[in-house]
Amino acid sequence: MLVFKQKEGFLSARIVETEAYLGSQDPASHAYRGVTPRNRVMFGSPGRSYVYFTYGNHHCLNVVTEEEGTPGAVLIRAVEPISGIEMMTKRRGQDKLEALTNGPGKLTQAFGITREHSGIDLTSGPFYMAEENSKKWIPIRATKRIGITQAVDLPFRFFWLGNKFVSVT
DNA sequence: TCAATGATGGGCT
DNA sequence: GCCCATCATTGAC
Repeated sequence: MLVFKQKEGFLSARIVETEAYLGSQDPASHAYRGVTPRNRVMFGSPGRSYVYFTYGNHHCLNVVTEEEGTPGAVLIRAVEPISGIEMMTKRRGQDKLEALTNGPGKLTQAFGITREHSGIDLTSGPFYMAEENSKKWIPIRATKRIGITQAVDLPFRFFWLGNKFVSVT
């Protein structure tokens, strides 16, 4: 679960689609060519957010995964809204539930996540991730990553097959 | 339903 | 100066 307690309201959502990015072995990764001011949190301690601005319009949220000194992150590609749907709808200018957070740029807009939220420890609040209290396990499928031009064949895109909105292709 | 396209601005070669 | 881990809109079918 992705959770963000804000003064405007309590937001939470189930993470249903992700993509993994490595470091020096992955040409599609921001960390491929070494440390820069933008990507430096990817080289830091795990469990922190890495948020970047792209295409002149959008922010994308990642979680740093590897131990300090080794770059690696997981891009959050889609979530299913649980709480704070009214706030998400307002921010997105979009009232179709399926279109609220079914893309990496959409979910950051719905949650109000920007570069200011990069480098934050996600293991404690108010901006954090938590395990869902669910009894039911539904499998995950891996496919090729999308929206990239390098290393296009690595099967690092992961879907939760119980999701309602994102089609597995 | 799907492919093509313009908007838009920061990051890096 | 070119690239880009995107989105909403447009127009063809």
